Amino acid sequence: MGAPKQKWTPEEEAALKAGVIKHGAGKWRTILKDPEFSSVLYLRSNVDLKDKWRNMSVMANGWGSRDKTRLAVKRTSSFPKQEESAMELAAAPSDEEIMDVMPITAPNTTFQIPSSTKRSIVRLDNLIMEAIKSLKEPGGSNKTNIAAYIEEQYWAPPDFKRLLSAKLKYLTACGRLIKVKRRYRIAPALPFSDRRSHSMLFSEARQRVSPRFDRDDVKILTKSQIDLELARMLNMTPEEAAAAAARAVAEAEAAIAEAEEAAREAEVAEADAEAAQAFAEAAMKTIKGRNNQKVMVR
DNA sequence: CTAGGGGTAAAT
DNA sequence: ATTTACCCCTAG
Repeated sequence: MGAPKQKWTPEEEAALKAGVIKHGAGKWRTILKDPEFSSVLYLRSNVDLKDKWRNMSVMANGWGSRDKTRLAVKRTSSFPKQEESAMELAAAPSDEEIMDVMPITAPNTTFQIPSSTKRSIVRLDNLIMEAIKSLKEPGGSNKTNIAAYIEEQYWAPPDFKRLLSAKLKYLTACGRLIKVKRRYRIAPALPFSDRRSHSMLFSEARQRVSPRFDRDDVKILTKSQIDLELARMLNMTPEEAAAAAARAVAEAEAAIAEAEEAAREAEVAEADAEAAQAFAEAAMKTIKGRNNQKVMVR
C-alpha cells in the first residue's frame, strides 16, 4: 500500500523550499506548475509536496513526533512576555541529506541567500498581505493576529513584532492597507503611480545608510531560507563555518551601528540590520551546537 | 484544491 | 522502535 518508498533528494527539497519561498506555503499546485520547479518535482504530486512540507516543518520545530500539533491558538497571549522560540531552528533536517559536494560559495558580503534566488526573496509586504488574505477576518485583522499567522508559518526574527509594526505603518501610509480601529484590511487595487514617491524616499534614505543593504524591501528570512543557509554551513569545515558566522556577526554589527545613526530617517535599514543579527546569532548557535555534539558531517 | 487527521509500510 | 514517504479521506 504505501508505495515502495522514494526518498526525497536534496534537489527536490531545495526546489520545494524555493517554491514555497516564491509562491508561499500552500500553493502546491502553483509550485508544481512553475516550469522552474516542475523539472525537478515532476514526479511528485501536490499532495506529496504538502506532506513533505509537513514533515519538514515538524522537524524544524524540533518536536519529535508530529501528531501533537495541538498548539495552535495560544500565541495571542504569549507576546507580552518574550520571544526566544526563534532559536531552535538549529535542528535543521539537512545533516546528512545535503552531504553531496555542493560547491561552497564563499559567503560573499551579505548572507543574502544565493543570488540566483534573488527574486524569490520573501518580502514582509507579501507576508502581511498573505496573512490578511488567509485570515479572512471580516473587518480586517489586527496586528496580533497577523503576527501570529506569520510566526506560525515562517521563522521570524526575535523582535519581529517591531518590524511588523513599522511595516504595517508604512503600508498604511502607502495606502496599500486600510486601517480601521486597529484592524488592517487590504486596500482595493491601487494605481502604481501612487507608490513611487514613497519608494523613492525610502531608497534614498537607505542608500545614505548603507550601500550594502540596497535591496528593495525589508527582507524577512523564512525558516526554509535559514535552513538552506545553515545547511550550507554544515558542509563547511568548522573553520570555514566559523569564519562565515563571524563575518555575519560583523556585518550585522556594522549594519546596526549604521542603522542607529539613521534610525530616525530609515526604519527599514534598522529592520535589515536586525534580521542580519538574528541570522548571525542563529548561525553561531548552530556552529556551537554542532561542535558540542560531535556530530561531524565529514 | 488545500489543510489536516489518520493509516501503512519501507528504511533506518 | 522510530522516521519517513506515500496514501486516503473529509471538511471547507
